[in-house]
Order: sequence, then C-alpha cells, then structure tokens
Amino acid sequence: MFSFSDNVKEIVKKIPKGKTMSYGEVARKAGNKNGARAVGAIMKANRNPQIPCHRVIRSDGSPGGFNRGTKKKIELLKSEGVRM
DNA sequence: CGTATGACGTGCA
DNA sequence: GTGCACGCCATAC
Repeated sequence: MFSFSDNVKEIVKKIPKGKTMSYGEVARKAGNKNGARAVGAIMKANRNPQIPCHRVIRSDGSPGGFNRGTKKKIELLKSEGVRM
C-alpha cells in the first residue's frame, strides 16, 4: 500500500542522472496529475539524500525551490549536464 | 475536524 | 515575454 507521498519519492529516486522531471510529471506518474503542489510539499517535508529532488523542476523550466538553496539546485543540474 | 500555507500548473491581461 | 489570479493536492497547526 503506497501512499501518494511514498510513490512520489520512488518516482524521484528513479530519475536517471542528467535528466529532469517536472512536479506535474511526477505527480501524474504518482497517480495525481494535479498534485504538482503536493509533490513540492512532500519534497520539502521529506529530507532524504537518496532522493535527487534537485532533479525535479517546474514545467516552465524554473528550478522551483530547494532546501539547500535554489542556486545550489541549478548548480547541481548544470553539473549533471542539464541545462536549458 | 477545519483552516491556512506551499519546492505547482494553466489561463488571461 | 512578464505578471497576476484561480484551482488542485498534501502537510502542518
């Protein structure tokens, strides 16, 4: 029995390196296509280093937010080859 | 249990 | 292209 939050965590953990997923995409795969906000809420509530939440960005390509600093998130993505 | 808030998404001006 | 407003879901108080 996987809750939406657990599902989202699994999805984000499955994101390959050098790739990014929008909150809406993750929410849709988790079961709630309209749960983009919920995904963000779960991410900030869940501080798991196993979860590359920095690979999750907004659908517009904006970085969104990050517990360690949004700027750091951009740096990580750029370091992985994810640029816009 | 009900209200308020937030790491979103889409639409319109 | 930028900015504002409305709607959705989950969590916190």
